[in-house]
Amino acid sequence: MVRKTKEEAEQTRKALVDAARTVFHACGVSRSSLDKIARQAGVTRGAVYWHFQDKAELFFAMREDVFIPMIERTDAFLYDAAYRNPLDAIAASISEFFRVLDDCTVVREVFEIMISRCEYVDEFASVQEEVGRPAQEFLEKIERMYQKAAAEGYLRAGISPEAAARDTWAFTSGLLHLLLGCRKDSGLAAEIPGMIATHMALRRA
Amino acid sequence: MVRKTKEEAEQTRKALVDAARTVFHACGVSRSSLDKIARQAGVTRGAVYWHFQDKAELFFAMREDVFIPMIERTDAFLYDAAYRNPLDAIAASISEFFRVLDDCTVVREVFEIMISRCEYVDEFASVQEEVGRPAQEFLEKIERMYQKAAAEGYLRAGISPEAAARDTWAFTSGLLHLLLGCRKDSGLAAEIPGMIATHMALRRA
DNA sequence: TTATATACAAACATGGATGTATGTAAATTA
DNA sequence: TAATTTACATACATCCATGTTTGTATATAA
Repeated sequence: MVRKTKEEAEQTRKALVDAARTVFHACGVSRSSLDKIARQAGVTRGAVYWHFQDKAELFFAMREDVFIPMIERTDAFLYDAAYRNPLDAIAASISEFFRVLDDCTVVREVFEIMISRCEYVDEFASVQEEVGRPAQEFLEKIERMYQKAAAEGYLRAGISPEAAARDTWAFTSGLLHLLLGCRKDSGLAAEIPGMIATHMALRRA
Repeated sequence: MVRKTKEEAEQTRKALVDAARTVFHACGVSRSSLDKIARQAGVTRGAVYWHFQDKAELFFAMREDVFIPMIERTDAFLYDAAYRNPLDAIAASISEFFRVLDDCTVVREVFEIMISRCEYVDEFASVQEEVGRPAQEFLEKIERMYQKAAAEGYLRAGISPEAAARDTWAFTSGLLHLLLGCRKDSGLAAEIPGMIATHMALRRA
């Protein structure tokens, strides 16, 4: 069997993205040869070069598959009208982020690859910007939420919405890196809900 | 000139570590061939293999050169008896960390390499643990300081020393990654002192 | 039904990186 | 001062990854 139907071809493409994730995670991006990835997917390099221009394009495909849905999911909580108090929405959004990270292997692998198995130089330097943008947007989103919280009297006196947002921004980023950066981290994952609660409690009126 | 005096040899070693840092920072660790590094240092690969077993050993040497002094410097502030309030010592220690990071190019380059230009797999998987340990120790140190602060009535009511420590831990880690992770970060560096002050103010009694 | 484009596999060519082995002139040591 | 290390430079052998080219059976279009 050489020529495949369109569906089968699309299936091959997905198998390649899956294989790339697995191999990237096990070997690191630079040591993941296209041959390794192709074998993992049960095809040859020919298939890789047919569907993607090079390793970088495969990487980008893998990344987008989980990044965009992740942002949509967390945003849904952030903007959920069910939360009267914007601080609750912020807490829920962050909690959801780490919940998905905890019980979705695919997502966790992609984040682990991006945090500790990829070198951000040359073709991949742009990835850093693509990661930096959502982070910056997250800051702006929660800043607006904190402003709303302040206007409605939910925010503790003495702290500005901007300052609160930046503190939460750093907190979230740090939590992500501490969680995924060091393997076998003595059960940090279990502490996360409590840490988020504590963090938010500090800024409640 | 072939055979060098002991001093000159030690100078060559240092030149190699410096060159490694420069090349690692520019090309990423995996794309930094030992030939590139040797040329940058003005020698050949022969010198590299004389002084180091392989690239990993070079990497470790580069890292230790800045890591140990950094910990000593920040610890000095943390344990400085001049601070009556332990919260001030914590703030000073963190401030010092980012101050050094800001005006010492060598230190900043090493941290940037470790954060975004190295893949933590195989030989480098251990690096992750070596980085994780100081982070864990930092958590324990500030936890003790927060306990002291609580005992002396400096800590805001309603937050436990453990929870305060973990929040500060995540904050510091996040700040580091946000600062070094995304290049041209619209002057985040300038905001850091204010962010630290805000962060600490949230937990003062 | 035939022609053509598709979805790969297989073969080819190239270059770069690693590790090791060997050479060697000067610094040290005896 | 002769013998021996030292601190490299140079040469060699091997492997692996990449990109490209060619081949080909089959799905699809005309």
